[in-house]
Amino acid sequence: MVYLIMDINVKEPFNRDRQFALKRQAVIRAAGLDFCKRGYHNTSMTDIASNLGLTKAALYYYVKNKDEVLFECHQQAYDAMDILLEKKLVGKNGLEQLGVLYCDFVRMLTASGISLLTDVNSLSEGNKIKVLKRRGKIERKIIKLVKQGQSDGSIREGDPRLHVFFFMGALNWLNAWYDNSGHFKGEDIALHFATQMRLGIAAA
Amino acid sequence: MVYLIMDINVKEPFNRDRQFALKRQAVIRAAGLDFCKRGYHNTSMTDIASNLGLTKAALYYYVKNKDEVLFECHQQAYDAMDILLEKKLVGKNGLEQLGVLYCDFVRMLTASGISLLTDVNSLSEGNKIKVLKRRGKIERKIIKLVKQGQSDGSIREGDPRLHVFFFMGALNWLNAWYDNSGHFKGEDIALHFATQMRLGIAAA
DNA sequence: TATAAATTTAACTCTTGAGTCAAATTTATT
DNA sequence: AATAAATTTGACTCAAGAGTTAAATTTATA
Repeated sequence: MVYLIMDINVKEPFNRDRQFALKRQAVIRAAGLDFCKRGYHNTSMTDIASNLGLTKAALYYYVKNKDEVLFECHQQAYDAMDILLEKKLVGKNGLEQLGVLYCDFVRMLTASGISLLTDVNSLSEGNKIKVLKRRGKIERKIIKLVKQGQSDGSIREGDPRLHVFFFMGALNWLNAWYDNSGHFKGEDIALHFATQMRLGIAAA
Repeated sequence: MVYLIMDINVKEPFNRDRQFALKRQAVIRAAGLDFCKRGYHNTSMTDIASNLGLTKAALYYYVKNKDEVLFECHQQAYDAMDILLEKKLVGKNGLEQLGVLYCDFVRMLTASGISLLTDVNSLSEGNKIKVLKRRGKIERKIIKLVKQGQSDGSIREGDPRLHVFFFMGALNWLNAWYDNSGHFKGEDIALHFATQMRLGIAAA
């Protein structure tokens, strides 16, 4: 059972399309949590619906098919990451920028209910390509940051891609074990992980 | 298409049971690679069989069902990890021991054809419990090593579990992107990752 | 060459879950 | 109160893939 946050407390006049879009996003976020917890193929559309307190038919009122749901889950995550990537930090070296970014990533993943799904192979061919392209774009931006840090002397030498693959693994693995109601608080993980990430690549 | 290494070059007299067991292990390792590449649910038993140059019927000559295959994949990985965990390194501090272990883990995963699968939720309830228990045992041993390092002053303070979750993420993520015939050589990754892991938790 | 093991062929059963649909009903907006 | 949107009900189709089987055939061992 998931409670959806809707237009409550919003002064503006009702906008049906907006209302619809909001609920749709909420539906997809909830589905993302299900996929994360049990896996895409172990979660039926009926499961998703009933976790939302809905019927399968009602679920299909918001989405075209299951593939679209998985695709939109990925989009949500990458949208959120893109926003964090845009934050320009002037006067900071590569390592510092990366540290802030990484911390923000963990905060976002633990707080927003957005999941960073790894099951790309379950997507239809077309959507898979789109998702991999987008992931690649983000990855390249992060690699660029690492290179920048190597130029300004804040990050030690070594293949920048391997630097990145290493700490992005921690991020992907996070979704597998992190539990909202568990022992670890999101903010603590964010600080801890950012530190460990920084120390792993910092110049001597 | 996967080529199986069998009893070739073995002098000892033929042992049918042994031969059978060897092929069975090879079959499971190959299935593990398939699961890793395309995901458990996106790989049919027919796929596995035909990648081995076999028929579905022949595959079922070696395994009981698909659940057993996935379970045995996990077992293979944990068997290999257990062996590496047994290696006793006298005269080394916690950090050094962990560094060697981690390096060995990466070597094993890139060289042996054994995959560290993450799809635990697709297992039957009984096998899932067994796998999680075993994973927990291994995790606890690694956490113990970290604590030891904190006691002997080689590893910095901080929640040992978070220390471990971080760098074990890199290990799990490895299987998602590593490609035998790709640009990165297993040994290079092993050295790089072990260094990054060590620096992330080393005492100042 | 005799024998047992390994594998093929090809057809079959069963279950699960995605996706559809139309008519009825409830809920919210104006 | 009138209207349109949101949701339910319940039954339905369809495809994919797991797992089975028995008889025939190939392959290796001794």
